[in-house]
Amino acid sequence: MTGDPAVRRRRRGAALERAILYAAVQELTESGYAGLTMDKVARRAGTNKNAIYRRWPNRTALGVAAYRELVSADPQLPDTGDLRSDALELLRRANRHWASPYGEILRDLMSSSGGAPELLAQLHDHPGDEDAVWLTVLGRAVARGEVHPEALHPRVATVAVALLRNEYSVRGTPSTPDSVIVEIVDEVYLPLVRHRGVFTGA
Amino acid sequence: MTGDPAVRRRRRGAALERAILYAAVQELTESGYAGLTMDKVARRAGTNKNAIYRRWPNRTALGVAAYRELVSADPQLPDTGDLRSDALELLRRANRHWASPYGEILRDLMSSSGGAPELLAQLHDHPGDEDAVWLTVLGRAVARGEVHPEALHPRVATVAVALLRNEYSVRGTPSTPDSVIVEIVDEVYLPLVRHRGVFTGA
DNA sequence: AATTTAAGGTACGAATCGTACCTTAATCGG
DNA sequence: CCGATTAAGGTACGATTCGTACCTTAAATT
Repeated sequence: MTGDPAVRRRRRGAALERAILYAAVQELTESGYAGLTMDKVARRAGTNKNAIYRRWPNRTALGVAAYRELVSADPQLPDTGDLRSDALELLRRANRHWASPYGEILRDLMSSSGGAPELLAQLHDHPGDEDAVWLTVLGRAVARGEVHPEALHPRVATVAVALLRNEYSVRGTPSTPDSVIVEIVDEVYLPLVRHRGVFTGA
Repeated sequence: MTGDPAVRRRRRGAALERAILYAAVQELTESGYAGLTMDKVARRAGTNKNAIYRRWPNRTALGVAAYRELVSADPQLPDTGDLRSDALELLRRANRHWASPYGEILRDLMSSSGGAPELLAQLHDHPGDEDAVWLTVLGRAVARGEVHPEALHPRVATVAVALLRNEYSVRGTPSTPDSVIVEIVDEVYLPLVRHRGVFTGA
């Protein structure tokens, strides 16, 4: 590595990995995924591409790792005592993320992953997007007696966030108005969860 | 253009455009979108890249045009007299498409479009994927008295196909088992449309 | 006939990924 | 301590193809 030999030691192992990841995060933040190049990351980290490729198989994998450093799921679930309020809050969180600069990075990474499930699975940990939080919120509504237990089904619990994803990934809208959020919750999600269990006769 | 000058005339206008498009269709079919290059299309069409760029702004646009030549929506809507059967048939059609080689081309084109709404909108004319057909099928159920008129809402009508799209574009699954199709229809779509209109009290 | 337009032909810059190879510092093991 | 091993640092480059530029020429238009 360049620099004053008397001062600079070679970084090895985890220290170098952190430096690379940090550089990638900075490049991703400043230039988006399109602007993220292996050359620039290596240069910024003060290393060379060999060290990067020794750790991440390709550019996409590095991009995904950097994105995950940037984004963390919100640790606090809404718990208002009312399912509609919880659902709206969760969906608004997801929407804020999709509509943000991070959302654009997310879309680019989804594209770059070439539909690889292992990679895509790593891209949905952002606020309001995890299947698990939707199950939790719906589970609480069941516990409150607000919804019948039969409504607690993974596909039912996640229908709202699936519809929101549809807006961004399939329709390519750069942002989704709050009216659509309210519509998804009031026209689809709530009718579905509230009426399941009432009767399911054919 | 090369060839016997006494025999070959320059193609102009629509004739050349058709030749280019035909060449692109063949390349897309044989090599997928990844294998589709402007050089190969030009060579195959017996022209050069200038002629292509005079008509299509970039590779993606040409890919989309070729894909649309390949794929046509099924003109016959299912009309079994039973909403569940119609919905299953429609969703199975869409699923067959997503799971086919055409589905892979579709995914690649969706990726390449970079989320541009105008391009993405051109990619969803395949069997069972158009919003309009789902509205039609649901409309017929309303007319038969199978479902209340209040259920006739665009977001409700399209929830099933949105969930299917989610499987392919967000989760990256290469194919979706029929059990998932049945689940989407029986656990989400039918409960939703059947119970909307029963009562919508808060 | 002169002008304009588009087709056909050729060439190339640019960009960056991923790989190969070499040198050298640092760690490991005997 | 010393030799062997490993990973870091450095350099170079092949490969690929997109998109653009420029030139010639056939065909259409004025």
